[in-house]
Amino acid sequence: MDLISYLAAFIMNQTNKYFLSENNVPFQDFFHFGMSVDCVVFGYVAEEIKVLLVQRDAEPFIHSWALPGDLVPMDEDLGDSAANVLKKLTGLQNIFMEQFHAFGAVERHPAGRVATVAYYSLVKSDNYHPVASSWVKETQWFSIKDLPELAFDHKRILDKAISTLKRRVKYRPVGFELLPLKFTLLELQALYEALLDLKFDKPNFRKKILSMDLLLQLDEVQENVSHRPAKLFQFDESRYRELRKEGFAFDITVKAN
Amino acid sequence: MDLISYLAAFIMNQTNKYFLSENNVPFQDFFHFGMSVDCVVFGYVAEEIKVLLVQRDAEPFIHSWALPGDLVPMDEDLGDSAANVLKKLTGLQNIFMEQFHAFGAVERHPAGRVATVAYYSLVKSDNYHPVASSWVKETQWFSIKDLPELAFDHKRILDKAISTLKRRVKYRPVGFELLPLKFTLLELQALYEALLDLKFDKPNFRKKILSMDLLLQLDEVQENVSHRPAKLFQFDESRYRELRKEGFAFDITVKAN
DNA sequence: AAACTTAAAGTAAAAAATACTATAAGTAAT
DNA sequence: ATTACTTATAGTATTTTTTACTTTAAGTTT
Repeated sequence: MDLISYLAAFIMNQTNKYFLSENNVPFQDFFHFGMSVDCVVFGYVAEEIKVLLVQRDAEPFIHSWALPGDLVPMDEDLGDSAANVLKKLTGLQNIFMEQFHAFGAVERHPAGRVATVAYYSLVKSDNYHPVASSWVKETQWFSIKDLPELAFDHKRILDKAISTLKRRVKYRPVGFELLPLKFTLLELQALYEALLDLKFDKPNFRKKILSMDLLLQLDEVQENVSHRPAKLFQFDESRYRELRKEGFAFDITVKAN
Repeated sequence: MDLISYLAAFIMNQTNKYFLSENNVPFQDFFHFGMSVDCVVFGYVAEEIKVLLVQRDAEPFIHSWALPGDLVPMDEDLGDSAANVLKKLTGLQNIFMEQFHAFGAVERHPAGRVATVAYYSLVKSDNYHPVASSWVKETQWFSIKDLPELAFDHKRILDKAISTLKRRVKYRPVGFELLPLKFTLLELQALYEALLDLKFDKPNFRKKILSMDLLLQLDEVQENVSHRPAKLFQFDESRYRELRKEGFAFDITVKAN
């Protein structure tokens, strides 16, 4: 055993406050994980579901596309860290993020043992304009049907995010978060068709969604369209919260065409 | 700066392979997390939903009840670790576990920065008989309606597990994993009533579940009951997989009584 | 003014869910 | 053995919801 290893072991043992584990591994030997957070930000542009990716300008995987994410500082809560990282790398803030899975394979990060916790969020993409900063060279929205190679195990993370989204979208009114504040019923239908990869009957979709009593009909109509303009609607968040208390379960399922 | 601190810093820097972060924090300074896994094992005994807890026989929180869980060794995958920990502490093995949430508040563990990934599973409790070992003094099934004080933030973790279970049970046929292999329709109904805190109409529940074509009727009936014995059924796993491919969505919702 | 496009309302038929009632098949008590 | 009792299981009429369409409305473009 060389001097440096010896000293390292000595120092570790000084901080070994509580107990030794089963096989006499010093307690501190469990404390060499890095933690990271990765953010899957979904948007909806031109009738397609998009995801926000960043191009790395640092090793490892320099120049590769990746999910916005980074190591978590030792003094930061996990959820806070997700918001901070997204802001640092892309400038986006005030975005509601929901955790969906942790990934912790031993070899998933080349620089050491890093477990990552992944978050997803849905944004109205015309309200948010990402700008690359920190170690990010560029940001870009990619269609989830046409993705580049991704760094680390980010392909797996993104796949899990997509399947989670597709499952949840059926039973929670999350779709509205992707649309602009004011939308037509046909836009809503097109979004759900893109999300679920299905086609619905127009009159029936319309009837179903209106019967839920979740939409506020505005005194406005579409403009600059070359046909009869459609009425504009808005999602009624407070009404939804009320209905939920009464046991209402959102369900968008209509038989596909 | 004393000698030990100096040497510690020197050693850390030797392992600083890749880069320095934004604010010149050495890379290795991000690598002092501990990771743990915690298991929420649900069972169903005497018409009640139960959870398996262990009594700690080690600091911190010695003598407290807790979820079975422990620190993850540096060379073990997260999912493997959950299975190994459960086996080490309670002897239970070959249990399907599903991750549901990671918890990473800065102060959640008194011995250092520990993020935990929580898993839940549903077991046929008469097939599994937990036995305390390692630092566990005792194991016990507790009704989720009558829980003791729990160590760490395990109350929060368990609450999250319960709400996740109650949500999922409506749309996935997970309930069957709690029942014995062979069960009557009334037992199934009682289970769902316990899970969802509702009462269903017997003939209608029966009709609904049978119309799904997910149950295999056996050539057996109940024994040792002092009334007309009910037929026994079995969940048809392979049939469920087939139906899912065709887009079938399990939904147990029947109007409550 | 006619042709065209999409919006939106309506409607008949089918299917599913609900609220019951009736009957069957066993055990236990008389 | 008969009767009472318990739970299982089948059945059914009514209501509600979903589906597959058709019709009408309201605008734009030629």
